[in-house]
Amino acid sequence: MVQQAVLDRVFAALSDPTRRGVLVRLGEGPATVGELAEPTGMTLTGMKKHVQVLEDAGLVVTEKVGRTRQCRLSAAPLDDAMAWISFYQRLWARRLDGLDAYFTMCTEPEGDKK
Amino acid sequence: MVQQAVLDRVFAALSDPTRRGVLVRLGEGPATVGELAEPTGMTLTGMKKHVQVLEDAGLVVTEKVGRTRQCRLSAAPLDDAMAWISFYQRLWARRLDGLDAYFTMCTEPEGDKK
DNA sequence: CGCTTGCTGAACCATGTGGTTCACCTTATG
DNA sequence: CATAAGGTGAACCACATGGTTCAGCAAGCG
Repeated sequence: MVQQAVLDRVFAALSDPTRRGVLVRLGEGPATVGELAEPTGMTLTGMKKHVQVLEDAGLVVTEKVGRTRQCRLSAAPLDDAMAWISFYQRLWARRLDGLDAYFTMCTEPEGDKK
Repeated sequence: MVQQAVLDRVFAALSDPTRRGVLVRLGEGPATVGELAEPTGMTLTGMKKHVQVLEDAGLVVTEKVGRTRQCRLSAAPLDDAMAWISFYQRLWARRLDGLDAYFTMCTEPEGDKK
């Protein structure tokens, strides 16, 4: 079983659009902190913090190269996050089918599903 | 495409172990705020806030029943979170295969994979 | 060597988060 | 009606977050 703290950090890391953007960008290949900061208009220091969060979550690994710091993806923890969601999603699927039917039946006869 | 703000809220909601616990518990069936609070030793007010966060994320729906508030799952937004992860995960899979090989080859000849 | 470039750390600030207590409102129940 | 039970809102607290500026420090470059 995956440790709770890992899920905490991974989900928290994913909850910020800037950080999701960084992940997407790193998907195209490694980048330096400066390269990551530039398109966001953010300061280096600001981006550094985001990278730190991602690194703490295990989603990126970094390496000092000369005076730059190369960042690249390490998507393994995403498997954990994915596993959590899909495990419960599957578990709930039946329940929800049943409950949806039950509740729509006993609260109001209006079909409000998208 | 799913809106960023939705992903923000869903991932943020999932980043707290108490809230993941609530989701798991609600998977077994609807519960009142009090029933959710009891096993955590938390105050009603505290749990109410967590439920609010989950509701804002669209992960639960609540309904006032008498003097209690019934909470139940609404797992649809999980699909969005899942979709985001799995989309990029698949996109990155090849890259990472390639990059892993590349980097392990050109940084150090040590296999540091768990 | 001396200057520039890229990153880093410390300090700071505003805002959000996770939790509490207390007062109150509503709904059951005797 | 009186009282208890469940939930809600406001106020408060400590601490985390997302961002900045400013002062460095290490690596390249002329």
